[in-house]
Amino acid sequence: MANDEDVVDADADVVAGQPPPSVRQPLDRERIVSAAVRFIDEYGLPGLSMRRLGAVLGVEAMSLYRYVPGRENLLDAVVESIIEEMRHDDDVLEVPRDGWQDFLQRLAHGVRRVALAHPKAFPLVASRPPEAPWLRPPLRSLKWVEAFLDGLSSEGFSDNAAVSAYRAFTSFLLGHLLLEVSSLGADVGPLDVIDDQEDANDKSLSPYPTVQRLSGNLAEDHSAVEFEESLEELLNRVALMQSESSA
Amino acid sequence: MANDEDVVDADADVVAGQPPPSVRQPLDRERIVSAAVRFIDEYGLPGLSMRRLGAVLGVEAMSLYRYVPGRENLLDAVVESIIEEMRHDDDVLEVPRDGWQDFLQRLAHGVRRVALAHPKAFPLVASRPPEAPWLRPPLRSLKWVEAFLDGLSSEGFSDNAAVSAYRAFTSFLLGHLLLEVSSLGADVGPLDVIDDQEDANDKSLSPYPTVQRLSGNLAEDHSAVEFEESLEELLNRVALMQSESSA
DNA sequence: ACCTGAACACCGTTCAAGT
DNA sequence: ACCTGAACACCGTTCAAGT
Repeated sequence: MANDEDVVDADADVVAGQPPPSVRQPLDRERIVSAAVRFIDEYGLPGLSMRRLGAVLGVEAMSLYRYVPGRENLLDAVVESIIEEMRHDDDVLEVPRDGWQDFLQRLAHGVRRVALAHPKAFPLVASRPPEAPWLRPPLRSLKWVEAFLDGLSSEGFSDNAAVSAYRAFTSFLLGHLLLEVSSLGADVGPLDVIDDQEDANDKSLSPYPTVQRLSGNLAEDHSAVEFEESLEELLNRVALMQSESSA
Repeated sequence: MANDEDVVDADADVVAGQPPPSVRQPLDRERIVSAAVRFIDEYGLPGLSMRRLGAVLGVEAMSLYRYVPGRENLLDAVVESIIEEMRHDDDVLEVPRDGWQDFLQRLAHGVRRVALAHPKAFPLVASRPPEAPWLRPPLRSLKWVEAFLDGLSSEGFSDNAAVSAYRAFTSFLLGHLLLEVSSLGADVGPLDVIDDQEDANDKSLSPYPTVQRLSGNLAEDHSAVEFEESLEELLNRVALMQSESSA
């Protein structure tokens, strides 16, 4: 029997949902990248393949290679595109206005909003191989690194103080946001089974009495307040860096 | 210091090319997992396939499925195995001896040693989907979470203080170690091309004058001292948590 | 100018069959 | 009891060919 067609149909339905647009604009890099971001947001990173991404755009996979050198490059573009979203966030300043503390507060919250808007894509921001030592995740965009360093410089930070602040700021954001986002069910694909965790947990926890006793506390979500408090702490440390270097 | 070497010396010389060992022991889960760890250490995560891992062990890929349910499960086992290495680190205590500060200091340094021993595998520890909200990376092992919480409890921490300390400790470690390890060239596979970064950087940096001016400072590696200082800061914060909760 | 068919060299995974 | 051959449904990527 000729039953080879069910595969194609099923895929197209699940993944695309939309039929190819009736009028096909020529396809360009930006459209591909933003389709990739939406795909990851919806189906998770493991589900993203060149072939499926092509299908979403109403095109064969091979067409993408005219605009994107390959999958790795596409993922780098996804990372940069996500961070660049902050450009349209009016609460984030490109240059300090009410002091560096306000400037860094806004930047930190902007990155956090981006992370929470793309929980399935954010681990990518964190773990892609770095192109240069000055592009520390999650601030993986020269534009924002420049804004950070220039901003602090203009506020009177010495070179060393600005760089130290940059290091402390990025590792603070990375740790907090990666954990916050991963608790939202980060990396998993769409096809994951719901296992019988009820039984499994109760059983496997008995050798770990303290974890068991504290499991209620551990399950509570305090990420928002913890973020604010840790950010406050960080700004205090940064203030010390500044005064040390000017002393 | 105690990282590789002690695992298996019997056979399985590094990668393929070797004929199957003349006497073939039956293959077991632990041998597979530790071969996977060594493979990632050497060739990077992207290079690891079931087929290649089989080849390393002198066996076809299909044989692995008798001992490991699949690739995902294998990666989880890799993560746990890496963290479990701390059990053989004599500088890490399972229970506080000279106070909780010493206890946490030793634990933090233990995790850092593990991360630096496996720079290519550590991003996996950071970004695998969490199995439970209480298993926060990078402490992805119930044994160590139990040790942490029980240790602080026994030192007089309230439940809430112990859990808060756990949260702060993990996000501190995650941020610092992921960045430290990624600056060692984390995620990349073995086949990567050496691009012409000399030209590329000098050219593309001109729109970013502050980055360019500070590129010298940015390239300096202060990760060790920064780790120590931030850890000290963290312990101060934890001390506050403790005293607040007992007040 | 833009897209595709067909092909290549890989994947993970299953299962009946070999020893 | 342990391993494998063959097969299936996928991958990323190239390139000559179609429109």
